[in-house]
Amino acid sequence: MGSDADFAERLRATGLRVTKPRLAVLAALSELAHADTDGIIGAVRRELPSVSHQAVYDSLRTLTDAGLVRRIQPTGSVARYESRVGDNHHHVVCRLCGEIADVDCALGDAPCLTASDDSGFLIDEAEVIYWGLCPDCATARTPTSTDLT
Amino acid sequence: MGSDADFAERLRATGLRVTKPRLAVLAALSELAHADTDGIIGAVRRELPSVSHQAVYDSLRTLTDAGLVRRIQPTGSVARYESRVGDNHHHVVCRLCGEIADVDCALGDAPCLTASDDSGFLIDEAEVIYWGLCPDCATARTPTSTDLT
DNA sequence: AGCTTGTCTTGACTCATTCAAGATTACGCG
DNA sequence: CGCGTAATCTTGAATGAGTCAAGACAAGCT
Repeated sequence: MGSDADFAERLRATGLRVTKPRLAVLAALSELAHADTDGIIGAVRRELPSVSHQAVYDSLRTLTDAGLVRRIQPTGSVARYESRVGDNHHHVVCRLCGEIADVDCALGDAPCLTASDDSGFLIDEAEVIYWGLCPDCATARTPTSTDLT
Repeated sequence: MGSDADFAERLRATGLRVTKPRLAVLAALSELAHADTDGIIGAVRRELPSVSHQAVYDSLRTLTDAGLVRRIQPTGSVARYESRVGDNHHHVVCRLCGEIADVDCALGDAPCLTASDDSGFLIDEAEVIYWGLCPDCATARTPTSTDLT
Protein backbone atom coordinates (compact mmCIF):
# COMPACT_ATOMS: atom_id res chain seq x y z
CA MET A 1 0.00 0.00 0.00
CA GLY A 2 2.89 2.34 -0.73
CA SER A 3 6.63 1.99 -0.42
CA ASP A 4 9.09 4.69 0.48
CA ALA A 5 10.08 4.97 -3.17
CA ASP A 6 6.44 5.42 -3.96
CA PHE A 7 6.02 8.16 -1.38
CA ALA A 8 9.20 9.87 -2.53
CA GLU A 9 7.87 9.85 -6.05
CA ARG A 10 4.62 11.41 -4.92
CA LEU A 11 6.49 14.14 -3.09
CA ARG A 12 8.68 14.96 -6.08
CA ALA A 13 5.72 14.98 -8.40
CA THR A 14 4.27 17.73 -6.25
CA GLY A 15 7.50 19.69 -6.15
CA LEU A 16 8.17 18.96 -2.51
CA ARG A 17 11.50 17.97 -1.05
CA VAL A 18 11.85 14.38 0.04
CA THR A 19 12.61 14.30 3.73
CA LYS A 20 12.53 11.53 6.29
CA PRO A 21 9.75 13.06 8.37
CA ARG A 22 7.54 13.43 5.33
CA LEU A 23 8.14 9.87 4.20
CA ALA A 24 7.43 8.62 7.68
CA VAL A 25 4.23 10.64 7.88
CA LEU A 26 3.03 9.24 4.56
CA ALA A 27 3.93 5.74 5.71
CA ALA A 28 2.08 6.27 8.98
CA LEU A 29 -1.00 7.49 7.16
CA SER A 30 -1.02 4.51 4.84
CA GLU A 31 -1.28 2.29 7.91
CA LEU A 32 -3.48 4.37 10.16
CA ALA A 33 -6.72 5.59 8.72
CA HIS A 34 -8.08 8.81 10.24
CA ALA A 35 -5.25 9.13 12.72
CA ASP A 36 -4.94 12.20 14.89
CA THR A 37 -1.69 14.13 15.16
CA ASP A 38 -0.69 12.36 18.31
CA GLY A 39 -1.15 8.95 16.78
CA ILE A 40 0.80 10.02 13.74
CA ILE A 41 3.65 11.30 15.87
CA GLY A 42 3.71 7.96 17.66
CA ALA A 43 3.78 5.99 14.44
CA VAL A 44 6.42 8.22 12.93
CA ARG A 45 8.65 7.83 15.97
CA ARG A 46 8.59 4.09 15.68
CA GLU A 47 10.72 4.63 12.57
CA LEU A 48 12.41 7.87 13.47
CA PRO A 49 12.54 8.08 17.25
CA SER A 50 13.86 11.60 17.31
CA VAL A 51 11.50 13.55 15.09
CA SER A 52 10.10 16.62 16.71
CA HIS A 53 6.38 17.06 16.97
CA GLN A 54 6.88 20.28 15.06
CA ALA A 55 8.28 18.42 12.06
CA VAL A 56 5.16 16.29 12.02
CA TYR A 57 2.92 19.32 12.25
CA ASP A 58 4.87 20.98 9.47
CA SER A 59 4.76 17.89 7.30
CA LEU A 60 1.06 17.46 7.78
CA ARG A 61 0.42 21.06 6.89
CA THR A 62 2.62 20.89 3.82
CA LEU A 63 1.19 17.60 2.64
CA THR A 64 -2.32 18.85 3.21
CA ASP A 65 -1.67 22.03 1.28
CA ALA A 66 -0.16 19.98 -1.52
CA GLY A 67 -3.21 17.77 -1.62
CA LEU A 68 -1.37 14.58 -0.74
CA VAL A 69 -3.28 14.11 2.46
CA ARG A 70 -6.62 15.32 3.64
CA ARG A 71 -7.45 16.82 6.98
CA ILE A 72 -10.79 16.20 8.58
CA GLN A 73 -12.00 17.57 11.84
CA PRO A 74 -15.42 16.46 12.99
CA THR A 75 -16.97 18.73 15.60
CA GLY A 76 -15.51 17.92 18.98
CA SER A 77 -12.52 16.08 17.63
CA VAL A 78 -8.93 17.09 17.14
CA ALA A 79 -7.59 17.19 13.60
CA ARG A 80 -7.37 13.87 11.83
CA TYR A 81 -5.64 12.99 8.60
CA GLU A 82 -6.00 10.44 5.87
CA SER A 83 -4.07 9.67 2.73
CA ARG A 84 -7.04 8.69 0.65
CA VAL A 85 -7.47 11.73 -1.52
CA GLY A 86 -8.69 12.57 -4.95
CA ASP A 87 -11.74 10.39 -4.82
CA ASN A 88 -14.78 12.03 -3.50
CA HIS A 89 -15.58 10.15 -0.33
CA HIS A 90 -17.07 11.09 2.99
CA HIS A 91 -17.10 9.93 6.61
CA VAL A 92 -19.33 8.41 9.24
CA VAL A 93 -18.50 9.32 12.80
CA CYS A 94 -19.73 7.42 15.84
CA ARG A 95 -21.29 9.80 18.37
CA LEU A 96 -20.19 7.63 21.26
CA CYS A 97 -16.70 6.36 20.60
CA GLY A 98 -15.60 8.70 17.85
CA GLU A 99 -14.78 5.89 15.45
CA ILE A 100 -14.60 7.06 11.84
CA ALA A 101 -15.24 5.07 8.68
CA ASP A 102 -15.15 5.97 5.03
CA VAL A 103 -18.29 6.25 2.98
CA ASP A 104 -18.44 6.48 -0.75
CA CYS A 105 -20.82 9.10 -1.90
CA ALA A 106 -24.20 7.85 -2.89
CA LEU A 107 -24.57 10.31 -5.70
CA GLY A 108 -21.62 9.58 -7.92
CA ASP A 109 -18.87 11.92 -8.79
CA ALA A 110 -19.72 15.34 -7.43
CA PRO A 111 -22.51 14.74 -5.02
CA CYS A 112 -24.57 17.39 -3.47
CA LEU A 113 -22.33 19.94 -5.11
CA THR A 114 -25.42 21.72 -6.23
CA ALA A 115 -26.81 23.57 -3.29
CA SER A 116 -30.35 24.73 -3.77
CA ASP A 117 -29.38 28.30 -3.02
CA ASP A 118 -25.69 29.03 -2.90
CA SER A 119 -26.03 32.61 -1.63
CA GLY A 120 -23.70 33.70 -4.38
CA PHE A 121 -20.84 31.50 -3.21
CA LEU A 122 -18.58 29.75 -5.69
CA ILE A 123 -18.73 26.24 -4.30
CA ASP A 124 -15.96 23.83 -5.16
CA GLU A 125 -16.34 21.06 -2.62
CA ALA A 126 -19.03 19.43 -0.57
CA GLU A 127 -17.89 17.77 2.61
CA VAL A 128 -20.32 15.37 4.22
CA ILE A 129 -20.12 13.97 7.71
CA TYR A 130 -22.63 11.34 8.70
CA TRP A 131 -23.30 11.05 12.42
CA GLY A 132 -24.56 7.95 14.12
CA LEU A 133 -23.46 4.88 16.02
CA CYS A 134 -20.76 2.47 14.99
CA PRO A 135 -21.68 -1.23 14.96
CA ASP A 136 -20.06 -1.86 18.35
CA CYS A 137 -21.70 1.06 20.14
CA ALA A 138 -25.04 0.35 18.51
CA THR A 139 -24.87 -3.23 19.76
CA ALA A 140 -23.80 -2.20 23.24
CA ARG A 141 -26.71 0.14 23.49
CA THR A 142 -29.46 -2.08 22.18
CA PRO A 143 -28.16 -5.62 22.61
CA THR A 144 -31.22 -7.04 20.99
CA SER A 145 -33.63 -5.13 18.85
CA THR A 146 -36.41 -6.23 21.17
CA ASP A 147 -35.83 -3.92 24.09
CA LEU A 148 -36.90 -0.78 22.34
CA THR A 149 -39.31 1.07 24.54
CA MET B 1 -37.20 37.48 15.93
CA GLY B 2 -37.74 36.24 19.46
CA SER B 3 -38.51 38.02 22.69
CA ASP B 4 -37.30 37.16 26.14
CA ALA B 5 -40.68 35.69 26.94
CA ASP B 6 -40.38 33.62 23.84
CA PHE B 7 -36.94 32.36 24.83
CA ALA B 8 -38.10 31.67 28.37
CA GLU B 9 -40.94 29.62 26.99
CA ARG B 10 -38.57 27.62 24.85
CA LEU B 11 -36.37 26.91 27.85
CA ARG B 12 -39.27 25.79 30.02
CA ALA B 13 -40.63 23.62 27.27
CA THR B 14 -37.34 21.76 27.31
CA GLY B 15 -37.29 21.43 31.06
CA LEU B 16 -34.47 23.90 31.54
CA ARG B 17 -34.32 26.62 34.13
CA VAL B 18 -34.77 30.14 32.89
CA THR B 19 -31.67 32.13 33.75
CA LYS B 20 -30.35 35.45 32.59
CA PRO B 21 -27.26 34.07 30.88
CA ARG B 22 -29.33 31.60 28.90
CA LEU B 23 -31.81 34.22 27.81
CA ALA B 24 -28.97 36.49 26.81
CA VAL B 25 -27.29 33.72 24.85
CA LEU B 26 -30.49 32.95 22.98
CA ALA B 27 -30.97 36.64 22.29
CA ALA B 28 -27.40 36.94 21.04
CA LEU B 29 -27.85 33.98 18.73
CA SER B 30 -31.02 35.38 17.26
CA GLU B 31 -29.04 38.43 16.19
CA LEU B 32 -25.73 36.91 15.28
CA ALA B 33 -25.78 34.03 12.86
CA HIS B 34 -22.91 31.58 13.16
CA ALA B 35 -21.23 33.47 15.96
CA ASP B 36 -18.23 32.03 17.72
CA THR B 37 -18.03 31.80 21.49
CA ASP B 38 -16.09 35.00 21.76
CA GLY B 39 -18.62 36.93 19.75
CA ILE B 40 -21.42 35.48 21.80
CA ILE B 41 -19.71 36.45 25.04
CA GLY B 42 -19.35 39.97 23.70
CA ALA B 43 -22.99 40.20 22.70
CA VAL B 44 -24.16 38.74 25.99
CA ARG B 45 -22.08 41.23 27.96
CA ARG B 46 -23.73 44.13 26.23
CA GLU B 47 -26.82 43.13 28.19
CA LEU B 48 -25.23 41.53 31.19
CA PRO B 49 -21.79 43.08 31.62
CA SER B 50 -20.75 40.73 34.36
CA VAL B 51 -21.45 37.27 32.99
CA SER B 52 -18.52 34.94 33.20
CA HIS B 53 -17.23 33.25 30.10
CA GLN B 54 -17.88 30.00 31.88
CA ALA B 55 -21.59 30.76 32.14
CA VAL B 56 -21.66 31.28 28.40
CA TYR B 57 -19.80 28.04 27.76
CA ASP B 58 -22.16 26.22 30.12
CA SER B 59 -25.22 27.76 28.54
CA LEU B 60 -24.06 26.91 25.04
CA ARG B 61 -23.37 23.35 26.04
CA THR B 62 -26.72 22.98 27.77
CA LEU B 63 -28.66 24.59 24.97
CA THR B 64 -26.84 22.49 22.41
CA ASP B 65 -27.55 19.30 24.31
CA ALA B 66 -31.18 20.33 24.62
CA GLY B 67 -31.38 20.91 20.90
CA LEU B 68 -32.22 24.60 21.16
CA VAL B 69 -29.06 25.66 19.41
CA ARG B 70 -26.75 23.92 17.02
CA ARG B 71 -22.98 23.85 17.12
CA ILE B 72 -20.99 23.79 13.93
CA GLN B 73 -17.26 23.66 13.63
CA PRO B 74 -15.83 23.78 10.13
CA THR B 75 -12.27 22.50 9.91
CA GLY B 76 -9.89 25.22 11.00
CA SER B 77 -12.52 27.26 12.78
CA VAL B 78 -13.44 27.57 16.41
CA ALA B 79 -16.89 26.40 17.48
CA ARG B 80 -19.77 28.41 16.13
CA TYR B 81 -23.41 28.38 17.12
CA GLU B 82 -26.73 29.11 15.53
CA SER B 83 -30.27 29.10 16.75
CA ARG B 84 -31.81 27.85 13.54
CA VAL B 85 -32.49 24.25 14.40
CA GLY B 86 -34.95 21.58 13.52
CA ASP B 87 -34.93 22.24 9.85
CA ASN B 88 -32.41 20.37 7.89
CA HIS B 89 -30.09 22.98 6.53
CA HIS B 90 -26.40 23.13 5.78
CA HIS B 91 -23.61 25.66 5.42
CA VAL B 92 -21.29 27.21 2.87
CA VAL B 93 -17.94 28.36 4.20
CA CYS B 94 -15.65 30.78 2.40
CA ARG B 95 -12.13 29.38 2.18
CA LEU B 96 -10.63 32.85 2.33
CA CYS B 97 -12.53 34.92 4.86
CA GLY B 98 -14.37 32.20 6.76
CA GLU B 99 -17.77 33.73 6.12
CA ILE B 100 -20.58 31.25 6.63
CA ALA B 101 -24.01 31.22 5.02
CA ASP B 102 -26.98 28.91 5.32
CA VAL B 103 -27.95 26.58 2.53
CA ASP B 104 -31.17 24.67 2.33
CA CYS B 105 -30.61 21.14 1.32
CA ALA B 106 -31.13 20.43 -2.32
CA LEU B 107 -32.60 17.04 -1.69
CA GLY B 108 -35.57 17.76 0.49
CA ASP B 109 -36.13 16.53 3.96
CA ALA B 110 -33.42 14.01 4.78
CA PRO B 111 -30.77 14.55 2.20
CA CYS B 112 -27.89 12.28 1.62
CA LEU B 113 -28.96 10.37 4.69
CA THR B 114 -28.58 7.24 2.66
CA ALA B 115 -24.90 6.50 2.38
CA SER B 116 -24.06 4.01 -0.30
CA ASP B 117 -22.26 1.81 2.20
CA ASP B 118 -22.78 2.67 5.83
CA SER B 119 -20.17 0.22 7.19
CA GLY B 120 -22.76 -1.02 9.64
CA PHE B 121 -23.23 2.36 11.26
CA LEU B 122 -26.65 3.55 12.38
CA ILE B 123 -26.72 6.94 10.75
CA ASP B 124 -29.06 9.58 12.11
CA GLU B 125 -27.75 12.81 10.66
CA ALA B 126 -25.92 14.03 7.62
CA GLU B 127 -23.98 17.24 8.05
CA VAL B 128 -22.90 18.95 4.88
CA ILE B 129 -20.37 21.72 4.58
CA TYR B 130 -19.87 23.34 1.21
CA TRP B 131 -16.49 24.96 0.66
CA GLY B 132 -15.85 27.77 -1.77
CA LEU B 133 -15.58 31.50 -2.06
CA CYS B 134 -18.06 34.02 -0.79
CA PRO B 135 -19.27 36.66 -3.24
CA ASP B 136 -16.85 39.28 -1.93
CA CYS B 137 -13.77 37.09 -2.01
CA ALA B 138 -14.69 35.68 -5.39
CA THR B 139 -14.98 39.19 -6.78
CA ALA B 140 -11.73 40.31 -5.20
CA ARG B 141 -9.95 37.40 -6.78
CA THR B 142 -11.35 37.55 -10.29
CA PRO B 143 -12.65 41.08 -10.66
CA THR B 144 -13.98 40.34 -14.08
CA SER B 145 -14.73 36.95 -15.45
CA THR B 146 -12.48 37.73 -18.40
CA ASP B 147 -9.11 37.28 -16.77
CA LEU B 148 -9.33 33.55 -16.51
CA THR B 149 -6.16 32.03 -17.86
C1' DA C 1 -40.50 32.51 52.93
C1' DG C 2 -37.40 28.29 52.99
C1' DC C 3 -35.22 24.48 50.93
C1' DT C 4 -32.92 21.97 47.42
C1' DT C 5 -30.60 21.48 43.43
C1' DG C 6 -28.94 23.36 39.43
C1' DT C 7 -26.38 27.28 37.76
C1' DC C 8 -22.95 30.97 37.97
C1' DT C 9 -18.36 33.19 39.49
C1' DT C 10 -13.66 32.93 40.03
C1' DG C 11 -9.44 31.39 38.97
C1' DA C 12 -6.43 27.90 37.83
C1' DC C 13 -5.35 24.52 34.39
C1' DT C 14 -5.05 21.45 30.07
C1' DC C 15 -3.53 20.46 25.72
C1' DA C 16 -3.64 20.96 20.63
C1' DT C 17 -1.49 23.93 17.84
C1' DT C 18 1.52 27.79 16.59
C1' DC C 19 5.61 30.91 16.80
C1' DA C 20 10.53 31.96 16.64
C1' DA C 21 15.52 31.39 16.34
C1' DG C 22 19.07 28.84 15.18
C1' DA C 23 21.03 24.29 13.45
C1' DT C 24 20.60 20.91 9.58
C1' DT C 25 19.71 18.98 5.32
C1' DA C 26 17.97 18.35 0.43
C1' DC C 27 19.22 18.99 -3.96
C1' DG C 28 20.55 21.92 -8.09
C1' DC C 29 24.91 23.45 -9.84
C1' DG C 30 29.60 23.60 -11.05
C1' DC D 1 31.50 14.57 -6.01
C1' DG D 2 31.57 18.64 -2.99
C1' DC D 3 29.22 23.65 -2.37
C1' DG D 4 25.87 26.94 -1.60
C1' DT D 5 21.39 28.27 -0.58
C1' DA D 6 16.90 27.93 0.60
C1' DA D 7 13.81 24.92 2.66
C1' DT D 8 13.21 22.09 6.55
C1' DC D 9 13.94 20.41 11.23
C1' DT D 10 15.03 20.97 16.42
C1' DT D 11 14.30 23.13 20.57
C1' DG D 12 11.78 25.55 23.64
C1' DA D 13 8.47 28.83 24.70
C1' DA D 14 3.87 30.88 23.90
C1' DT D 15 -1.02 31.11 22.57
C1' DG D 16 -5.75 30.41 23.17
C1' DA D 17 -10.00 27.72 23.01
C1' DG D 18 -11.99 25.07 26.09
C1' DT D 19 -12.35 22.51 30.70
C1' DC D 20 -12.16 21.62 35.77
C1' DA D 21 -13.24 22.53 40.57
C1' DA D 22 -14.92 24.81 44.78
C1' DG D 23 -17.76 27.72 46.69
C1' DA D 24 -21.46 31.57 46.18
C1' DC D 25 -25.93 32.29 44.36
C1' DA D 26 -30.58 31.85 42.54
C1' DA D 27 -34.67 29.29 40.13
C1' DG D 28 -38.53 27.10 41.19
C1' DC D 29 -41.08 23.78 44.20
C1' DT D 30 -43.69 23.45 48.68
